[in-house]
Amino acid sequence: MVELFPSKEPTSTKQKILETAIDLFSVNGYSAVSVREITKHVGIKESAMYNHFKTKDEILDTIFDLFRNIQKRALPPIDKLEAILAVQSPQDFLAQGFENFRRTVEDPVLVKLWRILNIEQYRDARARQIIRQEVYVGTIAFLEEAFRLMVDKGRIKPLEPRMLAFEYQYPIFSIMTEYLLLKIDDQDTTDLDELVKAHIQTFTQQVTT
Amino acid sequence: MVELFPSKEPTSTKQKILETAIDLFSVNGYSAVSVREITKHVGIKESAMYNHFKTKDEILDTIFDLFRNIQKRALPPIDKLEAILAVQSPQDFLAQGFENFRRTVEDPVLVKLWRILNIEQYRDARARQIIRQEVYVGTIAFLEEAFRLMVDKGRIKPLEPRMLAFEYQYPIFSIMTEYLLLKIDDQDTTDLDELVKAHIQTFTQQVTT
DNA sequence: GTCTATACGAGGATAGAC
DNA sequence: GTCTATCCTCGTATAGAC
Repeated sequence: MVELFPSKEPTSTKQKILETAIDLFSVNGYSAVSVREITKHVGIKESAMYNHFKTKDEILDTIFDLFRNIQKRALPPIDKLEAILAVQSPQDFLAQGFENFRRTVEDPVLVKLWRILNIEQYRDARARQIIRQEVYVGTIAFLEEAFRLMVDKGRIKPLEPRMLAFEYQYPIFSIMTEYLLLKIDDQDTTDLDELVKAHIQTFTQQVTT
Repeated sequence: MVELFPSKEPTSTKQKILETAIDLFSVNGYSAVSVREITKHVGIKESAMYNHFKTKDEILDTIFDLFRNIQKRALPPIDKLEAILAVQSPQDFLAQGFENFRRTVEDPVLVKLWRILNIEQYRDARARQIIRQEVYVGTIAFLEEAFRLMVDKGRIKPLEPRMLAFEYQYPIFSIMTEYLLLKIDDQDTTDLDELVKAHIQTFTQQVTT
């Protein structure tokens, strides 16, 4: 679970503002949510908000920072990969993709953060940069190196590491988006869980046999 | 190319409003664009806009209709599949995914419509419904039936049609999103073209050999 | 169809008292 | 830190003249 302000005062006004903003931005988007609306939910006047954040945009900026920091820790550093793969079979390594997926979608705050980033990425260059670097580029670089190592040690079929990374990860990105949408209307998402599982199984079989 | 009002008066004010709205919504999102801003670009007063659309929301609604109609024609009807596959090899059929992708991203209006739908889908139930039905459900149903037919006739390996549809299409959805993002900053997208091509090639090889 | 004029609530943000 | 009061701009929308 994501702690917004780990080990600080538990429910400061600043945190309440941030939590409320996350709630509202993740449903209506930054532009359609007003400072009035946020502070009304928190139970303070608009002016009081400006003691905690200089502008409305600074709230969004804080949210982006939060997501960036979480995302940075989502995967182990690339230089630890060799050690990880020394004690983990390719099957187990690949199966972790499902755990990562579950860990994200099970965390309500993280789901909201993902939604905000997805909504704002078209309008906001910061969001776009985070999505591109921390998500797309970061994940593919990590996986590419993992597959390269596995191929080099002859633990999987000798296919192109970059293509393997893509074929493994990109379907999961799409499912993630679908998940974020379904959850808005409180629709059932067990099919998506199964889909991720089946995809990883299919993929694992293709590269190991 | 998408014609907004096929064979009507070529550049009516209504069309100019619609085109401008598409331009602006696709960059800043519906909520962050004002009627003032739209009409300023068109060269009329705010009040004049209301002779063409009852409300600002009606502009968005028109945009959704437009996208829905385009999307409906993006794929042949499912009951034509048998005839199509009778004259087309699995290889050629699958290669069409690349043509479809190219046709979409080459059309500037279509790219903007996609962006608008992607931005608004979280906030707007209509957008969400279109994305789910016309895009996700529609495409997968089409492909699933195609693969079912190909499997039944022994033209590809006997794998699960639904999984094949997913493994074929979902990576392309992700690339599409990435494309929409890259193009905002006018970045190069030839890598993505190659990625789609390579994916379809990889996939085709897996199911036919 | 477009314009001017106008309504009027909502928008972000600040000053200054407590 | 929070409040009241206030600023001024922007937001959608309408009425009525041309």
